[in-house]
Amino acid sequence: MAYIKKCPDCGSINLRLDKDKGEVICRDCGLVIEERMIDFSQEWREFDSDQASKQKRVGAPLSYTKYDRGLGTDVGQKGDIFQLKGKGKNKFFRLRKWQYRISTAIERNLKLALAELKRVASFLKLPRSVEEEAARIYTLAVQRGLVRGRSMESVVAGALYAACRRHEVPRTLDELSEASGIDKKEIGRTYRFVTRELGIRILPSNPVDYIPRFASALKLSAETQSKAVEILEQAENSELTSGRGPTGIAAAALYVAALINNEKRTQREVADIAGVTEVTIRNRYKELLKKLKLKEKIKKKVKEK
DNA sequence: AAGACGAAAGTGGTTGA
DNA sequence: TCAACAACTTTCGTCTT
Repeated sequence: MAYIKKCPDCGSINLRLDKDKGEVICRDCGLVIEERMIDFSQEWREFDSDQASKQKRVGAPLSYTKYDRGLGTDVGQKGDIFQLKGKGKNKFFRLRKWQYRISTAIERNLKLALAELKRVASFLKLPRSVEEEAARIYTLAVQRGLVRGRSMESVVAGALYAACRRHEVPRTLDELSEASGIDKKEIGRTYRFVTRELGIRILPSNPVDYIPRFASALKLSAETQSKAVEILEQAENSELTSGRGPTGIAAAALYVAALINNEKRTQREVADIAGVTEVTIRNRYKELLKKLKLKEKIKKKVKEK
């Protein structure tokens, strides 16, 4: 798998992927580097729904939200021992002992962590798919020993944050922080760490993704909402969005859209919902007016009133 | 009186030497 | 590892409705 190139124990790059068992094994020292992997990649493309349904793989649903997906590894059954003598036998027992210790430790950790993950996810009303993704990320993190030195909860929060971003249902760090009771900075730190270590690529979040949630929190009409999206698209074309915090831009677009549609909200109201300050909204708002020449439109609306 | 506006100083994170 | 830097926040005074 893409995540592992070298054996962490002996440094060998001579690794073997055992697809049947879902394990990566070092050919030189025999260490099981990664186990219980499942290959999620598709080697085909779907051109229409008909093909898609034919090409779907079927099987019992595998869930990362269960700490043990019914797949486990044991070192050796009785039969193997007869082939070993002396030193080899000792080594064998040692390996089995460690394998047992490691796997039970991991499983105990996962059991706890996934319960916490479920709790936070349901608090935030996150879709099932995001929860799955987060659980998957967390499981990988545990297997790579990334949790060591960090609190379990913060890694859970970080995994959830990453999963949200990947599924384009962004939650702000503040929301995650509130739901999990972990400091915002801490979540950000573990999030960055985990994604870097696991090589997870995350696209910068798109302001548009925030619009529906903010709009409904502000009780704005559907027209205003789509107006805001329209404004955002124009803003993107004018390169107003790069480098800026996505929530600030989303908030400003919403604010302007509300003005145009005579559903005015105060800057403070919008700011509170979006989790930014009025000042930031003002700055973005100013830029929007200047670049997109929306001034006339607003004035016209005001006159009509 | 409340909201909008803008200036100035402060904060936490990223980047490049 | 440190300093420069951009984005954002906080705070506060002034203007507008």
